[in-house]
Amino acid sequence: MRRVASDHSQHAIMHRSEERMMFEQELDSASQRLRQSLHQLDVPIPDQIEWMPTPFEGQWGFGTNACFLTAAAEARAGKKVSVPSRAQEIAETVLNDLGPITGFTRTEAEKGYLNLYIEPTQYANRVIDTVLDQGESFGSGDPKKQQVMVEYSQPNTHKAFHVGHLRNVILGGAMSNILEFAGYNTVRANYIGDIGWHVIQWLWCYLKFHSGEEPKGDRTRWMQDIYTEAVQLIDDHPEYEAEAREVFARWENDDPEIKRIWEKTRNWSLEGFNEIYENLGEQFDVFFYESEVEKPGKVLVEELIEQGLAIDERSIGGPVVVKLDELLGLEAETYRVLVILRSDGTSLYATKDLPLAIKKFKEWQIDKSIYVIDVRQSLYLKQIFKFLEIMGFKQGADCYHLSYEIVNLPGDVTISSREGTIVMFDDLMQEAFKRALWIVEDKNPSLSVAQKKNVAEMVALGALKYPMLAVDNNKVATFDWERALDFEGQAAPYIQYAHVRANSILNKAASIPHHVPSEFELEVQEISLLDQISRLPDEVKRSAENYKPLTIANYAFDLARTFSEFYQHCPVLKAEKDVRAFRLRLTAATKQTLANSLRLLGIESPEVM
RNA sequence: GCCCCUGUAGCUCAAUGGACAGAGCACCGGACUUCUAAUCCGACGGUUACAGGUUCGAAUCCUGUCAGGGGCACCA
Repeated sequence: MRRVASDHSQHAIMHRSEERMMFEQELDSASQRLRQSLHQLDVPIPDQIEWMPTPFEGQWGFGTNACFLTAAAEARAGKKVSVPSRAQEIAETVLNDLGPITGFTRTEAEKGYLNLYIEPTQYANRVIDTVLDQGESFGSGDPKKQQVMVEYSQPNTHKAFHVGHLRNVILGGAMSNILEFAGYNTVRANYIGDIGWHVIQWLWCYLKFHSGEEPKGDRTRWMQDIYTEAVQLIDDHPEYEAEAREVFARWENDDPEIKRIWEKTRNWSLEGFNEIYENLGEQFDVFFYESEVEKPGKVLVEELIEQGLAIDERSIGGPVVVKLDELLGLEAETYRVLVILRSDGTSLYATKDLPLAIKKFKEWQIDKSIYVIDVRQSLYLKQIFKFLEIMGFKQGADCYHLSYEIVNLPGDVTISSREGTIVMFDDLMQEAFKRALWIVEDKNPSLSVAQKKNVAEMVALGALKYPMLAVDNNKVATFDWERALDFEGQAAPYIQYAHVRANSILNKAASIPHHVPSEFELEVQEISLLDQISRLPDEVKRSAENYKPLTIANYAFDLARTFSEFYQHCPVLKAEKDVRAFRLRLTAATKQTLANSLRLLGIESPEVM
């Protein structure tokens, strides 16, 4: 899994010159001159010279640690020096030697770092022009000629759609948006669990106790209620399990009655899911179904047995297994054993995941296959990917498990549709909407009813999505009503509010000036804002390379905060003519950058709220 | 027994191996006749679980310990 990630970043480094980083050219030529200067000093030259934004508030610049690397190399070569002071010495010498550097108005040797500062007035217009010219595409990467498939959501029919599922959809959706924006051709895939033991239990219960009934009200909830009932009954009455197993056998034998009811009830779930996706603003390019890969899977299992890769233990009452560690000649337990078919010949996840993985690559010509699946399936996916390779399907190495931790309820209660400890998506959405509507009525009563509802929907949805993206994937999230409905502080509404304020200023101005000579001194808040805006392209790149939407979630909030500070300290409309014009343009650029960032997270940017 | 993840401010969480570890919440004190106060400003708050190691430099990498969570043959 790691290898996939690092291959990916190597690729990106190779094509770095194609990227549209804001100060790429200036930094590249600065690096070259730095190399020459170090060469003249006859000191070791680092392989790579990296530039990072300087950490000082209100100053816009980049620093490099190159002199540390050089001094450390000298020390390793036997020279008796204190590395930090030697680094500072080298930095100072180099600085003298270099003189002025194109594109930077101030250079500095500080604590061993070599810092190059950007004169804000010189580049302010460049940043703003870039944003305003590129508009919605500001921050995007150049096309990579690589096709990536992201499989996410994967709901089970005949079951609930709850907040645990939400984390998956939100994460997968945002990851897809970011990859696409970063320049990859992105295929959004859903994989519906429309068959399996859970479906059979449901069908058994339906046939026995609810025959002929139709869903009432919220379909997904109705489906879940029957599922919970089925599990309960089978747990309490062991004899029912045999009955349900019979239903399974009938399904396996293509019993027309069972198939008919299965199809009908399955569709109820699918319709319910589609409503949810519509609400969430999610769209998929392709739907795979477990039911469609089940038979190919069984055929594949037979082939694997013939090839001697899988061991058929059915004759002694066992399942069909793959002994991965044995196949790989590994002593230590690593991949363990993968069961690919039940002893009664019915299918398992693995039966279906193997053919599906191959189908994805063959039918969609993808280069990477990403699986957004919770962390508990890490070993399982590791097994699948490795076994694909063993089977001779090399692209197993191009599969990547984007794992995330589960969502718990307060008190460490695990969400379980089996046990009915769930918060339904629909309840959550309605509650959030109600709350958002109440607040918008309080804050902005002059809006029309339609506007208020529209705003409330955007705000509620953003508020639900953002917390799922603003924590690291591998941290357990606790779902808490109070926090989910808190629209203040570090939350989507804060970011949306910044967008609204920017919009409000722009609306009050007659127009956005095309170009202004920014030859006055800029405020600290203006410099920070320009700096922040200019970082988006790099953040997008990093987010895509590391498969981390969190990067963008953090960025969006930081940008909003920087803008709020600017808003507070720098009047726009009442400022003197040139300053006013400049700030209007800066505000327009911020609005665009905020909107682009939020869009990547799957969050809408209201014009008013 | 083996493997994976987590441990950072009272709470929830950030932080490309870099400069002084930052936000939000909570608490305390300020700012609305001024571009929307869903905001801003200030104060408070830290032995980054612990012990070693690598490195010029470690919250970050390595080893070990402790604590919590998850996974490991027919669940998904």
